[in-house]
Amino acid sequence: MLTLNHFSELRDKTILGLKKRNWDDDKLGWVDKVAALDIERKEIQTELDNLKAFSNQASREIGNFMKSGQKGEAESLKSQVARNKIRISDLESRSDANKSEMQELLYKIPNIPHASVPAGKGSEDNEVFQDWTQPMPSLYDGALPHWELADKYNLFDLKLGVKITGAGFPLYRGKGAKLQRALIQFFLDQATQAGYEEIIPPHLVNADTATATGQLPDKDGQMYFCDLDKLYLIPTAEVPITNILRDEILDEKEFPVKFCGYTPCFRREAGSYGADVKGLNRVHQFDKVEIVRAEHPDKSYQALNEMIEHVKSLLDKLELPYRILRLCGGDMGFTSALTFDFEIYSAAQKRWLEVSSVSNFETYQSNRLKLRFRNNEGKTQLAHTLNGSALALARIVAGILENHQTPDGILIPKALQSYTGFSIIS
RNA sequence: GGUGAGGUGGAUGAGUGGCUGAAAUCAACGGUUUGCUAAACCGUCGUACGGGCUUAAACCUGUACCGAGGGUUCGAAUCCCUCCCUCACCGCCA
Repeated sequence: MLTLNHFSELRDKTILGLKKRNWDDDKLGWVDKVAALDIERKEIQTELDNLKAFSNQASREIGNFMKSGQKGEAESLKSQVARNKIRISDLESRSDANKSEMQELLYKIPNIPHASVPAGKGSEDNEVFQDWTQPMPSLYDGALPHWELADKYNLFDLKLGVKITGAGFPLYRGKGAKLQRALIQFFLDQATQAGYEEIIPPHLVNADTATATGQLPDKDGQMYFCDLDKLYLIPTAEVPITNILRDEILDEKEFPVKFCGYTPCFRREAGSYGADVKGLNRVHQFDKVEIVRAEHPDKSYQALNEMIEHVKSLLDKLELPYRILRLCGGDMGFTSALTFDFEIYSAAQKRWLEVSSVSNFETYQSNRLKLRFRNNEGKTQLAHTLNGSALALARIVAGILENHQTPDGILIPKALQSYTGFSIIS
């Protein structure tokens, strides 16, 4: 949620930012609508506060009159307060209408892209921020995509997932399961070594939590929902972990706040189709280690760079070819100011697969979270939040299987061997 | 799931209709004292949103908030209703 100064002092910047997200004039009108609502809000509050002040004062006087037995004075004041009350309830309903209209608009307005974000409509306009310059893995004739490798080596079984649950719920088995567990352990160890505190959060969250990180109302329908208990299955560990900080006022000295956590992620992926959903490319349940940070606004872009370096080091250690994209305005997430996507190259599928997304939300998320810190002047100020996948498992598994396959079997990257306990899947 | 007790500021905890945005203690912060530490003493010590003054801050002032929402009343932390949560015991159980 954008702070209100985005609609007054920062109005022009806001308009430019939204244009980068390809907003038309119609929707851009919301910006001035919010500004107008804000002015109205202040007017209503000033008037309402004055009316209430009168009532409060009068009530005190009535008390005094009652004590001193001045019944007549008390009664006449009471009737004044009663008249006042009508005006108050009138204004209050105006105030409620104003608030809900404001909130509805604010929920519909995404974050303002960082200056470096390129303009563009969709994924084809993303900027290659760092390309893969080394040679691509050359596979032998007869190299297979990961879903065929899975059958060959008995690593995961999509049909069993369908039988037990439905499409998009893979079942891992044997060395496939062990590889999965090894990766989780490896990623957590790497994050912990980089100073992130490990968290095991709940996997179901309430509506307040889902709202605070921006999944609701924007992504309602993309989350699995337990109707009986009104709880949502988390689409990412970002949701419960970032909410640790909801309604907190940190001391400036507490920065940087660095959390990491492994969770399964549940996504309905309503509307997805086609080649994207083949094998592990797009599933409803996958495992992910997430890193989350809260930072001083002056340091958040430095933190973003550190997170990028961290993800790079993971992919290097897994010996996977990757590139980094700077997402364009049209492809960026709703709440993000700047996002870098990591894609690994799948040699067998001959395509790039997204495995990580690292973002700075600036104050967009903390405004809804009410995550503040006390600055050196003793004032409360919104913190910046960031998060990134480090890393998302299913597609990493796909990449390892495909890129490291040889006629003799699938070679496990050295860094992972102490976690898997085997060096080849054959 | 049943029964009972309860939810007050960073913590403990007082407060059953107006003098309470909230006692007291502790913690924290600033200061005095001190060779250092400790102790003692003095002071500060919620958040949000308005208004005034101002370049701004400071400052002054108003409103709201005592789990959440609603109600009664001139007036609610205090009374009533609904919901949520916590604790204890019982039941069930991985």
